[in-house]
Amino acid sequence: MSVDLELTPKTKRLAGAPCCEPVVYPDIEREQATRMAAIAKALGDPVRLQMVDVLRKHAGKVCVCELVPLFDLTQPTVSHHLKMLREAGIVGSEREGLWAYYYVIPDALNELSAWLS
Amino acid sequence: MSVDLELTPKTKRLAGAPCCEPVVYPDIEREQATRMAAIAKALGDPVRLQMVDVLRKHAGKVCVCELVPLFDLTQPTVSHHLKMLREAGIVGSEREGLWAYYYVIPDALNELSAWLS
DNA sequence: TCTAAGGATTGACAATCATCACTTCAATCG
DNA sequence: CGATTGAAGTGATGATTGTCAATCCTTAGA
Repeated sequence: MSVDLELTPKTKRLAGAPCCEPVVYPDIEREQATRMAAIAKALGDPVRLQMVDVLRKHAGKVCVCELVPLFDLTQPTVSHHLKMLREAGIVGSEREGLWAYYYVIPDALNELSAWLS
Repeated sequence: MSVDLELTPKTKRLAGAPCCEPVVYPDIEREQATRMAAIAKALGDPVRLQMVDVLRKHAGKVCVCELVPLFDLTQPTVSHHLKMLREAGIVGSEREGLWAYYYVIPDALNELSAWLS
């Protein structure tokens, strides 16, 4: 990417002299980091990560009522986690009559995935 | 993986009948999910994600004193974030005289990276 | 030995989070 | 319509987090 910091090699130096060359940080990265960190944060809970895992393995939509018994949590708590995933843009939901179905948004994890590898 | 839940297709059903087939959750996944979620959680802050980014781009060790001016944070706060990354097993550190150098642990992100793609 | 510098630790504080019991809402069935 | 059901919303609460100021520790220069 556009960052290419000149890291000054450490050498013995005079007392009183500043430790390092000040390094400018490019704000461009910052936005990308914020985006990816938001995704990572949403995945930073075992329950939510498992939810995404289940949803991904099922390639279709999964009913909330099938998700709830998978976890040792109350329905409102499951709903809360799904909301966080929704707000992070990782999953989407659809209502169908009495039931709500969740599914993984295909490209939501791409940016983070690419950065990681 | 070993999970292959039988998701019962939703159909209209009698009132009073349970909504879904109960689904058993394999505990095997749980440990992996916990491990990966811990990594994701550590990356779930823009500052830490950028730190890892900088460290990765420099393939060698980077001095803390060079990291500090990159972020608009005090030195203790930077130290705190580095500690979290260390505890997550994402980075390691070495002391060399007065300076502390941090580096990314090569395979730390592999599991999460593989799961994401 | 005294002093300064890099870095970690501690304590404090506001903000966020995970969870639950309770409630509300919307849709379906009888 | 009235009752029921799946799911979301609402406090409330205890735990965790991000941040800073102040302190401590270790190493190195004078």
